[in-house]
This record gives sequence, C-alpha cells and structure tokens, in this order.
Amino acid sequence: MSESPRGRSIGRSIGRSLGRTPKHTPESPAGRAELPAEPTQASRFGKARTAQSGALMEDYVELISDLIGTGGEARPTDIARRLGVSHPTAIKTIARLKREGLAVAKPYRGVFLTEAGEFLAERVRTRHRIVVDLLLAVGVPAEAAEQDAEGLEHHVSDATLAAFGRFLRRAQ
Amino acid sequence: MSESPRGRSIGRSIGRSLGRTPKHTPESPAGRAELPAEPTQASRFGKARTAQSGALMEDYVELISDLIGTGGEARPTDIARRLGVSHPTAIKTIARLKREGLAVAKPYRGVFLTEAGEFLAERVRTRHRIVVDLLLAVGVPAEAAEQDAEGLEHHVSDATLAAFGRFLRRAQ
DNA sequence: CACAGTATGTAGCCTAGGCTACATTTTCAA
DNA sequence: TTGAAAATGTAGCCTAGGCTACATACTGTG
Ligand SMILES: [Mn+2]
Ligand SMILES: [Mn+2]
Ligand SMILES: [Mn+2]
Ligand SMILES: [Mn+2]
Repeated sequence: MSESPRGRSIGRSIGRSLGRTPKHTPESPAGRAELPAEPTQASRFGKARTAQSGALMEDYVELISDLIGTGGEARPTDIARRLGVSHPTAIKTIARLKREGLAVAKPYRGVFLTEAGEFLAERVRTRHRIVVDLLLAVGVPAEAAEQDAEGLEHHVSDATLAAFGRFLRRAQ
Repeated sequence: MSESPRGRSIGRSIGRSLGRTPKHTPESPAGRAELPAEPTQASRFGKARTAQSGALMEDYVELISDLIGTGGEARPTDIARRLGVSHPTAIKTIARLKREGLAVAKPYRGVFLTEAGEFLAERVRTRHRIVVDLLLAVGVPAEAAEQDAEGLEHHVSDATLAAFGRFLRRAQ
C-alpha cells in the first residue's frame, strides 16, 4: 500500500475525492442532455433480475410436463430428485406454482399442470431445444451445451430466440 | 374435503396411481444399470444454480472496474443507480464483496477492487463482450443482444466461451 | 389385515438480495 | 465559517429458495 491515492488530502490508504456530482446549479435547469447517461444499464440489470426470478418456475413446469409425459405422473419426490434438491424444497416450490396458477396438486396425489402451466412448459421446452441446437451449431461441445443451456435458456428473449431460429434454419 | 382421495379407484379429476417405485427387491441387488437414470440432470440444475449465485458478484466487480476506469472512483450511490437498486442494497452487496476478498472500501471513501477483484472483472468484461459479439454474429438485434447478454454471460462456461471465440474468429 | 417402509407434508432455521425509514458524515456554496 | 444538501451508513422488514428434523399418510407385503 502507501499508494497515497489522495483526492486532495485524505491521508493514507484507499480514499478519493468523493467530489459531489456537478449538482447542476438550481438556476439553470436548461442545457444538457438531462438523462443521467445510463438509464439503460439499470433497466438491463433489472430485466435480467426479472428473467432470473422466473427461471425456477420454468424449470419446474418443464420437468413436471416431462415426467407426466413419460411416466404419467409427477410426484414431489421425483421432482426433487431430478432437480437435485430436498423434497421439502420441491414441495414449497410446488406450492408457489399453485399460487401462481401454473399447477394443481392435492396432498399425496401428484402434481399436474394447469392450461397456463402446459402452455408455459411447451414454450420452455421449445426454447431449451433451440438454445442447445444453437450452441451445437456454433461449435460448443455437447456436454457443455447441455449444461450451459440449463441456465442460459432463462435469459433468451423472444427476439433472440427468433434470431437463433433463423440462424439454425439458414445453417440447416 | 370429502374428496375421498383414495389410492386405487380415484374417480374423476386429477389423481393417479402413485405406485411406489419398483422397490428393487432387496435380495437382488444385481442386474440393472444401477444409476437412477438421471444423476446428470440434477447436477446440471445444481451447476446452473451455482453459476447464478455468482452472477451478482460478477456484475458488481465489472461495474466497479468500469466506474473506476472512467471516473476514477466507484461510489456506492453511483453503483446503486447504475444497477437500478437502492443504495442500502448496494452497500450490503459491497459488504459481501469485501467479505469474499474482491473489494476493499472504507466508510465514505469509495470502493476499490483487490487484485482478485480486478482479475475477475477483466474476465467478466471479456466474456461479456464475446457473448454480445456472438449474439450479433448469429443475427440477434443489437438492443436484444445487449439486454440478454447481461443475464446470459453468467451461464457461459469456459468451454462454451472458447467455442464462441473460435466461431467469431472463423466468421471474422 | 397389519405394519414396515416409502412418500408426503410441516415446522423451523438460514442466507441472499430486495426494500423503506432513519441516522450520521461529508462537502460545497453562500 | 457554517449550515443545507447529498452521500453514506444502519436498522429492520420482506420474499425466494435452500436445508434438517420430525410428523403423517399410503401401500404393498408377509
Ligand atoms: Mn433451466
Ligand atoms: Mn431447461
Ligand atoms: Mn450480468
Ligand atoms: Mn455484464
């Protein structure tokens, strides 16, 4: 240390000016471009957070749909095992699915998707496949593609998905 | 209530067998492929969760590095504004950065990155750029590319990033 | 037909990451 | 030089998503 990075006089160690932002003198509200220059970035982070918050719901409905499609039923224990979480965790998340109108379930009777749930599941399944296909198409090794797609899919917007589709069609 | 949800003859509505899993008779641990068929999927979900948990740290160090690079300092308020969160939220996350050895900060003195923090920031910055470039290269509209990259980047593994790099070089 | 064993559900705890309200410190302009 | 405004920090609350430990319900045998 002893870099003495002083703004004006602040002694040793870290530390810098902290000079207030220009503070546009109150008498001159004119001029300037107004916007703090980065209203965009904040909204991008915000949207990324929103996308992430829906990720768990998406993985659940996709998995439930798969389980029902292959074995005819989706039981909490199976869901938990496939997701790699404890069964109480799965049960609590299933409760949230119900709360949000994506699934229905009665105690000891297994989990089923509502129409909204099925619809979401189908979209998610399609998107997942396209993401994997795109990764493979640009040369990502199979296992990495499968692994990364599980997280990537939830951040692929409709516009991006459409572009992926066009790219895949173009490249056969 | 009064649904009489019985195990075998469950009448109408939702409801299904819930037949216990085969329960491999204890005397015959032989045969079979052993593995429950999907140990992979659980690990994929687990890794995606892990990747996500590091996302916030990554965005913070990248942003702090940018702020210092352009304005010479990274103040909690600026960080909060750029991320679109309240300043207490930013301060609490900065505390976690310190805890994890990625940043140092003294009250009212701004935030600085440790060597580990700078290193991570550089990796994250590079990865972010490559992800955006790849999206653009496959035909994703600019704004969607910028938006989606903010979430996607955190789920791109080294193997996938390398493949992206090769693809970009190949396609110029 | 009982009962052991599995699946399911509940309670209670933890951390990360959000927020608002309020307190304190620093800076800048009068 | 001083005091108002801005930045920073603290306290306390909330939800999502994890977990373990324990309680309850089912079901297929013996
Ligand atoms: Mn997923
Ligand atoms: Mn998926
Ligand atoms: Mn990001
Ligand atoms: Mn980024």
